[in-house]
Amino acid sequence: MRHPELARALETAAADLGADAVEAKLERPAVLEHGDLATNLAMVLAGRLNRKPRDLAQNLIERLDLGSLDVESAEIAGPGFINFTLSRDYLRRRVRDIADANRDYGRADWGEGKAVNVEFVSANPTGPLHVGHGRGAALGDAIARLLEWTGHRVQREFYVNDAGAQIENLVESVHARCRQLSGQDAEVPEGGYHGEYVTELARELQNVHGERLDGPWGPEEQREVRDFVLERMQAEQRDDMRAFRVEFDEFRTESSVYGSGQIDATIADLDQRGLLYEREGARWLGTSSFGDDKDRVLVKSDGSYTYFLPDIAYHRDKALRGFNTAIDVWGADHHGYVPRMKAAIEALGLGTDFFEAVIVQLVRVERGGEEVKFSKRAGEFVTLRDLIDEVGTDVTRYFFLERGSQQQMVFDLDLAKERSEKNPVYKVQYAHARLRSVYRRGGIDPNKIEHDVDLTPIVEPAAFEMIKTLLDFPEVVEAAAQNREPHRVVAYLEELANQLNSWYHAGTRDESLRVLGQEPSVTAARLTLARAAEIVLRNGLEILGIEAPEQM
RNA sequence: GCGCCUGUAGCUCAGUUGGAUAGAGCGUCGGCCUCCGGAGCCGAAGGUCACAGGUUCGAAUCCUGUCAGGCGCGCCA
Repeated sequence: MRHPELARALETAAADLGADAVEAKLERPAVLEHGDLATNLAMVLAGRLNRKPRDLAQNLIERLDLGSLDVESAEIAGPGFINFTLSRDYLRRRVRDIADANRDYGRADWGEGKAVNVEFVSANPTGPLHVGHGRGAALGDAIARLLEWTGHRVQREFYVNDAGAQIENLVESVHARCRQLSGQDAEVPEGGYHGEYVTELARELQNVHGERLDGPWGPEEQREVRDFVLERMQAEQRDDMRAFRVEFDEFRTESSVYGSGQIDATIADLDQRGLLYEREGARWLGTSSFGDDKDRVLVKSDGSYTYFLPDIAYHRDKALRGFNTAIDVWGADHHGYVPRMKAAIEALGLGTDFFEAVIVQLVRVERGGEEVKFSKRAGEFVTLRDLIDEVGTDVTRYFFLERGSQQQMVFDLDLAKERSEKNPVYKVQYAHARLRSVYRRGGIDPNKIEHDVDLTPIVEPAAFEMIKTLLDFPEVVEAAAQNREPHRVVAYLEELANQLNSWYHAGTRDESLRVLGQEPSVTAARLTLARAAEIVLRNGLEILGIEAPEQM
C-alpha cells in the first residue's frame, strides 16, 4: 500500500534532522498489531546520524502532522520501527479510488513509452511445441502484458530458425517415412525425428504428390518438401499459440536475416570496432573482453557461419528497428549462451542494459505421482497441445505462471484437472465469478454501482484487511514488471482470493454480513467494496492472460 | 574440473529486494453440512529455512566454504 504523502513527510522530517536525500520506505507489517504501515527509517538513519534509533523515531514522529496525513496513531516498536495506524476513513476513501480507476487500476506510466521487444518460444519449426515451450509462452506473454500495463510499447516476437541443419534433418526423416509408406526399406536417420507427426507429414505429401516422392529425391524434391514441411510446422505452432491465447506481432525468420545483408553489416560493424581477428583460418569475436569465458568463432574456417553470427545480426537488428530493450525468454539449456550474447551486444556498443535474458526451467508433468514422458503424436515429449486439450488454456497458463521461472516445476495433472476450489486457478476465478453473481442476484448493473456512497458501514476488520490487500495491487504489478516475474501477481491473486472468499463466506454463517438484503446504505457500501475487489481480480487475471468468468 | 540455477512443512511452492512471531495450496487429523459419496465451510497439527562460518541493531534473503540436485561448458544449433 502506497502513501506518498506520508513517505514525503517522513523524508522532509529526516532532512530536518540532518539526513537529506533519503528515501522513506513504507511497508505492510506482517502482523496486525503492528498497524497498517511501518517504516524502518529511524534504524536506517541511526548509524548515519550516530543516534539511537528509538530517539530518532520519536523525533521523526514529532515532525509529522499526523492528522493531515490520515494517521491515527504512530507508535515506536521493537528496535526502532514506527508503526502507523491509518484512519479507517482514509482506507474507505481509497476503495472509492479503485472503483473509479476501474480497468486502469494497477496501470502505471513509468515505462515512458519505451519500446520493448519480447522474444519468446522461438521453437525450431521441426515439430509440435512441447510443454517447455508452453511455459516460455505463458511467461513471455505475461511479461509482455506486465510491460504494457506499466507504460511500455511492447512487441511480441517469435524467431524462426528456418535455416539450420535441423530442418534438413526433419526433411530426411520425412523422406524415410515416405519410402516406408511405399513399402521400401528405409530408416529414420541417426538423430532424426521419430514422432508420429513425421509420418503424418509423409502421408500428406503422398496425398498431394502421389508416387513422385517414393524414390530418391533430387534438389527439386528436397526444396519442395522443405517448403511444405516448414509451412506446415509453422502453421501448427501458430495454431497452438493461438489456442494458448498468445498472439505474436512478428515472426522473424533466420533466413530473412541471411537475406537482408545484415550478416555482412554486422561483420563490418564489429570489424570497424577492431573486435574481430583471424586465427586458424576462422574469424573470431573478442567476447572475452566483455565478460565471456572465451572468444567465439563467427565465421568457420570453411567459410560458413556459426549459429552465433546470425543471432548477433538478429539482435543488432532489434536495436536498428528502434527497440530500447530486447528481452529473450530462453530455456534453461541455453543459459550458458547468455554471457556470450551479452558480450556481443556490448561489443556492438549497445550497452549492458539493451539485452536481457529470462531463463525458464524445465517442466516435469506428473499424473498420479508418476512422470508423464511421451505424447502419442510427438513421441519423445509431452506436447503443449496435449495439455491444452486435457486441462484447458486457463489452467495451463496459471500453472506455468504460478512459479518463479528459475524454479524447476512439476505440473500436477491431477490437481490441474480438479474442477473445484482445491485448484488454485478455480479458486481465483470463483472469487471473481462470485462477485459477478452477487450483482446478478441483486439485479444490479455493475457499471452503475455508485462509488460516491457513504462507506462508513464498512467496519469489519476482515474487510479492512482485504482493502489493504486491494491497495497493494499497483505495487505488486510494478515489482512484477520490473523483475519480469509474473508469479508475483499469481501469489497476490491467491491471497486476495482467500480473503475475498472468506469475506464472502462469513455471510453464509451470519446473514448480517451479506452484501445483499441489508439496509440500503449497508448494501451500497458493501457493493462498492465488492466492486473494487472484482476489479482487482479481473485486472490481475488479465495481466496473466487468464479469463475472469461471469460464472463457473 | 569450471560456470549458472536450485535447496523453505510429508508433497508442490510463495516469502514485500535486509525487518518484527517464516506463509499458502495439496495431503493428514478433528468439527459442521450431506440419505450416501463428492464438493463446500470452520479449525488443528506439521519447520535445525540443506550444512558451517561471516557481515549488523536485525539474515530464509548479502558474503565465504561444504554437501545435494538440475543445466551448460563445440569452428553443433
